[in-house]
Amino acid sequence: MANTVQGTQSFARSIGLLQHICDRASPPTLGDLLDECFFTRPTLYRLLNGLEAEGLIVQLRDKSYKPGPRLINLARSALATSDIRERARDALVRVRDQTGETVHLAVPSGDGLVYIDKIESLETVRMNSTVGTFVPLHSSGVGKAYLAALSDEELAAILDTVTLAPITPFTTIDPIKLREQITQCRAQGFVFDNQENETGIVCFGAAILDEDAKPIAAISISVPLFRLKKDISHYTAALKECVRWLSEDAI
Amino acid sequence: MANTVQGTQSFARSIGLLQHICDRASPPTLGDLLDECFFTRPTLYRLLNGLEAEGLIVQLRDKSYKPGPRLINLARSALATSDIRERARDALVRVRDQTGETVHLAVPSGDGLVYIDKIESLETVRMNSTVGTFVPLHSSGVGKAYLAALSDEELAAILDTVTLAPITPFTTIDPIKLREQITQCRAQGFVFDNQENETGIVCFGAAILDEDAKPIAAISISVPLFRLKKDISHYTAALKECVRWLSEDAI
DNA sequence: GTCGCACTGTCCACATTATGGGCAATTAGT
DNA sequence: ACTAATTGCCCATAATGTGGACAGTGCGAC
Repeated sequence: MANTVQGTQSFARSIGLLQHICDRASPPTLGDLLDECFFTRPTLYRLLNGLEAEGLIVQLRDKSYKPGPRLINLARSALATSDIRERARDALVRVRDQTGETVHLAVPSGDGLVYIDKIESLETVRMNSTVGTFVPLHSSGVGKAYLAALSDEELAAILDTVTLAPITPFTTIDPIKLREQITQCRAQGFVFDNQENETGIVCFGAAILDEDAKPIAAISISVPLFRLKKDISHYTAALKECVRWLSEDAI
Repeated sequence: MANTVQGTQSFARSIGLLQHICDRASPPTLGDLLDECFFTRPTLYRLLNGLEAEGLIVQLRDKSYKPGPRLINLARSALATSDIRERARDALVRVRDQTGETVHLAVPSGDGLVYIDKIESLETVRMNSTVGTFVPLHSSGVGKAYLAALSDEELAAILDTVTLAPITPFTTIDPIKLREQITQCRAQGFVFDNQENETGIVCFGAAILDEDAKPIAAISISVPLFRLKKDISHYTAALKECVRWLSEDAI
């Protein structure tokens, strides 16, 4: 919101509106959007027409709007050109096979991360998350792993701007505690997410670094609490080996 | 291009640029884009900054631009809110099981269609290679099926504006022949795509209609030529049953 | 049937916003 | 270190997006 690039106001408005429509549980109508967004009627109307003309949204019979299929087409390109996804695939499958649990790959996007790949657990009870899901920095294994891999300055800068919204009752909303967790995680080489993003699910996370030791992605192993093994090195060993391997062969 | 909605010029430019970047085989640099698009340097620079600020593109170390992860997040919403995808899933699996071949579901987007689901034998279904692919109207099973389900006026209007680009040596590029094919297809209840979109692959397609008998989606069965059964009713019977079932229970 | 209400869709003068010529800063190559 | 090619950035200009006010449309109540 604050980061206003000069000369792109209307574009930012349109994308903000698109995001809002995508985030809605049910397709909003023009009236809904008038209440929820701070646009005047003609402006909103024009923005919607622009989005619709581009196929980014489609208008349903009842005049409500929902995300359009062109987004799926654009996303395909994004997935296809993600070299980290390609490179990590085999290693992620290996981690899944070693641990038997679901493995996620995420990359930073905005003030959080987006899952760009998922290797499913072979067990019958699984998580119901999907590729494309946005997760906050403070309440997910991949998020905290990403934070822990940043420099102190970068970390401080982000923690100052981000609000720690409670996602579950377990979510860390105290910046001090979060910082403690991150410090601890740096020492042990992985992060632990204790049901902070989804009740009943714990995660182990670690970041993938580029040649400058900057995080470019993060992976996590998600385990249903009831199935969690006592010896967590079962998970963390596989995780650490994976990120070491992927970080080393960074171009 | 032609359909210019008033008051959205800069937005249309930005999306056009984004599409161009997504369509590129390799991430373009600012110089590349200056040659390929008709923007002045400052304009292009500003548009790129706007796209990057929104996370729709990311700038690589060598200053080139590629599609960003936010597109994947937006696409997830598009897939999640696609009721036809949800509704068709079971029926598509049935067709796959009956024929043993890959089944696609596509919806119209711009002057073509986009695959929004794919059922393949013994493959985990996720947002992978072909979901999100754009296919032209004239050179694909789903495209011709969609055309065949339109009224004569709508069909004529579209055939006047669309250029029949040759995708393979088999692609129908003669409007007269295409119209003949469509007429024939209407009579028999399905369309046949003889390697027109991919050499070595033939498709059988049919459209899914809403309560007003207007096409809202199309499905196709893709068969490698070498494996094609002599008795094509093996495919077309399953296909026709599927679309009849899906068209009937339209809300 | 027709009245009233709430909604979607549109016009047009205004000024805010995007535009692009030109130039500075940065990187790559010899 | 010097040149060449690239990226990055002002700022005057006018073209573009903005929003107040109003017209059209569909739907339910009485």
